[in-house]
Amino acid sequence: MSDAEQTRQKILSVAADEIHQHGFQATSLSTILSRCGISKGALYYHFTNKLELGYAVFEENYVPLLIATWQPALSQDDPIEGLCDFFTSMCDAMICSEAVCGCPLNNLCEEMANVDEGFRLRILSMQEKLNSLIVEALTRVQDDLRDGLVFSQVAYFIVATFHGATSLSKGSRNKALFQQVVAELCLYIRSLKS
Amino acid sequence: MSDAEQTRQKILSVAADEIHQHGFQATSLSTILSRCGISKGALYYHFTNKLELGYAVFEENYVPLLIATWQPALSQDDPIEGLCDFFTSMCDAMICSEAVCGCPLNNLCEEMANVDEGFRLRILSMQEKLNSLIVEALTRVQDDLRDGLVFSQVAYFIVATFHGATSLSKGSRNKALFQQVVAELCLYIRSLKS
DNA sequence: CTTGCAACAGACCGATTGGTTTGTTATTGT
DNA sequence: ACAATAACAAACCAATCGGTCTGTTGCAAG
Repeated sequence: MSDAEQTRQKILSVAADEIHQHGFQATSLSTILSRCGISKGALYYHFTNKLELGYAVFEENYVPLLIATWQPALSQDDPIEGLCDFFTSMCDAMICSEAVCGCPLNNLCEEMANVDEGFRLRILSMQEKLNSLIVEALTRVQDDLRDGLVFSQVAYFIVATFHGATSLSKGSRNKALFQQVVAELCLYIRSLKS
Repeated sequence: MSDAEQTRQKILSVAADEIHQHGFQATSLSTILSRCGISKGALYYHFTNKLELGYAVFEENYVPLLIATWQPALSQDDPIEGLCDFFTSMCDAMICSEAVCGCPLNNLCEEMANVDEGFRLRILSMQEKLNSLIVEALTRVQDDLRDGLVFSQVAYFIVATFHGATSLSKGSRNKALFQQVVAELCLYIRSLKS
């Protein structure tokens, strides 16, 4: 990797972390610069403005991360149990820099969907992608599931509840609440089986 | 109501709307001032700083609003059906100023829980209050419900899913998604009955 | 009639923001 | 050897932020 590409990646990863912790609008470019140990000239050489940097972080860091996070659970032989294991294990994985920062997708959705159209469309696209991944997994094992299920509806329900659980534990700083919601969510998911 | 109290209430209601639309940090005091048609001196006569204004909005506007929103549904003879009707009707009520702004509680939870301790504690308190309201309603009709239910866990699950649904529709600007999640949520809630 | 305070108005302030411009350095093709 | 360009450094800028300070106005008590 060239030196230039290396600094670009450094900027992206630091920005991704800052945005994850403080949100996009509250993220300061000067903080990113000092954490990277670079100057403003460097940043604006690689990115035209703050918004484009945000888009790049979303597309090049968050999207791959999210897919890499959900995909393995859904690819298991039994995606139902895969999801349950995944949710349960996410409880410990939600810590970033000693603080509960929640899901990057849900955070940006809450903060930026009504603020910037570029973000909204990217978030929407990711939500649909995530939904289709779940629908795909459910369809694959539909013979083991109850009749009459609307897979897309079930998928949105699962994601909504998961995001609601992360939000709840963010506000309370209480992982136990996350675990409770997840426990109930697993009961629901398993009830999908016939 | 005295003139002074009137301007105070005006500030509170405008601030509540601005915070609901743009979040606390992105809300500008000068915007509030111009919308109220008052000066900075007036605002700082009634509130010591922006944070205290935010707290006042939460306690004097959001908390009563939230309770007034949830209470009627839970006070019905059949709180299960009360909740279902409530969720279904909330789909249309979520619009503020032509935009989907979501639940004020969930919004502030996402934005401020990790930023300011004062907000976090107030949010936490409201979440617990909301949870206890639901638990209370479920307990009241527990004879009609399945055995083995953990009411507090169920209550947090319901709130989490509802907030997740609002978040989802915020990002997508698609009320249909909200309706889908709510439809599935109602299926879940009704399945609590024995 | 005047004194005093509640209830503001509005100029002002330092800090910080995202963004621009100019300058510098190392490398690379010619 | 020289010009050009990639890859930055760093000073600079206007705008905006939350917050303070000094006035001013109207009413109310003495």
